Amino acid sequence: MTTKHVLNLTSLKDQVYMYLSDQMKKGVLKPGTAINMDETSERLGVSKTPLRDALIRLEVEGFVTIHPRRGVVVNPLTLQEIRDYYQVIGALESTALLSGSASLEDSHVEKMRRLNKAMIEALKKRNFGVYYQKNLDLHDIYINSSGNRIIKMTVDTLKKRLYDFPRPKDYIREWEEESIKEHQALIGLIAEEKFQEAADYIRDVHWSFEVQEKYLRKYYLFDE
Amino acid sequence: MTTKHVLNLTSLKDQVYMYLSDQMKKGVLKPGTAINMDETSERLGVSKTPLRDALIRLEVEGFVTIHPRRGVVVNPLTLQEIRDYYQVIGALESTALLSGSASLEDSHVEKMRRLNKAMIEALKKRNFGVYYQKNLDLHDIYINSSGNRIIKMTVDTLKKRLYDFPRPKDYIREWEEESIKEHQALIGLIAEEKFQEAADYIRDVHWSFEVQEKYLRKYYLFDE
DNA sequence: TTGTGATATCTGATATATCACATATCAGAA
DNA sequence: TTCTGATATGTGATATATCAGATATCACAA
Repeated sequence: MTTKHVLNLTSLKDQVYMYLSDQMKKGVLKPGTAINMDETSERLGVSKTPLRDALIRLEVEGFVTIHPRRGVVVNPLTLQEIRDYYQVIGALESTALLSGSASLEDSHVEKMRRLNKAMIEALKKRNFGVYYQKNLDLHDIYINSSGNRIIKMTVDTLKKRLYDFPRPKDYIREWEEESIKEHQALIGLIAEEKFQEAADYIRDVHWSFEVQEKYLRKYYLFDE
Repeated sequence: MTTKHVLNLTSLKDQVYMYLSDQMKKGVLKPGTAINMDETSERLGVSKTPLRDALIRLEVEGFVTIHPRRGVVVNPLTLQEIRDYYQVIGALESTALLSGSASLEDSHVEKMRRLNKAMIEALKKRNFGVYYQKNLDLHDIYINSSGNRIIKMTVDTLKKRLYDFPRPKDYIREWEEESIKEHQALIGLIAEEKFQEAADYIRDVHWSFEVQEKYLRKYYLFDE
């Protein structure tokens, strides 16, 4: 969205949805936190209706649980869930790469290189918002090459759950540097049109829970 | 649910959700059909609130589109979507089989054989509800072996979208017989602990859009 | 002291009224 | 005749009031 509309046409439901997502991302709404509908609607200055609408969507997406007549809580993200999410994303991203390999051209490889480079720059400047976005953009290149809209939607939702979970102020530098190296290796394989190896690398290294586990435990604070 | 509760404690929202799902399954609510909230809430004898709650959930799951202030329509299921769904399910089911293979025992194989046999019986009796359910149960055995809850949830939702789409009165007998044969081949591979071959069979045959395309076109009436 | 029933309070669920945007129709001017 | 602005109608979005299940607390009987 590059233009800012004069009138705000975003529905209240969507605005509440975005507000709550943001609060979770910022760690204001932590796992286990109760969301009181009366208080929240009053604080936001809207009725309970768009709040409830937003919460129903957040529930379907896995972010909260609505306990009928008892309360709404923000879901924790367990290590098992992270493990599950990694496995699904790995399977779908590698499938996307393989099925979309015929569509991948030099320009895509070039673009991935530029995005990885932008990630390096962002890391130097400690601009983690940009780092995060370039990371998503890089992956989306080969995801989009498959033309499979369901893969895109599914991994987007899962990544949203992984990344919009309350995150610490700082990324883990070592992990991010490792990620960038992995991107480089992946891009190299794709450039050489070793698509099966690239797909395996996505699944067995980049999105391998076991390979990434030590960082994940640190990042999601499972080491206490 | 084997016991019928004396009091009906299912929320209206959930009852409306199930009602609408059923109407779609039965073909009463066809793709492209408009759902008028005033009329529907009146017909169901409930207010617009639980109806709207149910529709929001159905929208997130892909069944309907809520056009703000304009109307709610039942989404068509395009051939491209079916292709996308097949690819995702194939990828996830094969992943589930591979990652859960260590948990698969003779009792699981035996159970799959019994379920496939029950499918044969159901087909003879033209009892397609049972056929359908046994089919799901059979797949769920190796899906559950992975212990990956997100895989289960994802394929359940996608299958729901595929199977609860308005379906014709009759299945395609030839296709169902072919499916049963494919199950037999798959069970054979699993029994011999050829898990990689089994996973490939799931992805490249049983859930291959290209392999199943002629039946899919017939079933979903894309041949007009 | 413990257990049970009654009552109070909490909180989301639902009903109803009203709003606000989208679209169609009508009337008048050019 | 065509175009434009005003008005009417349609339909989901939102606000507000009330309901109804869940839980906590209190009082009384055993």
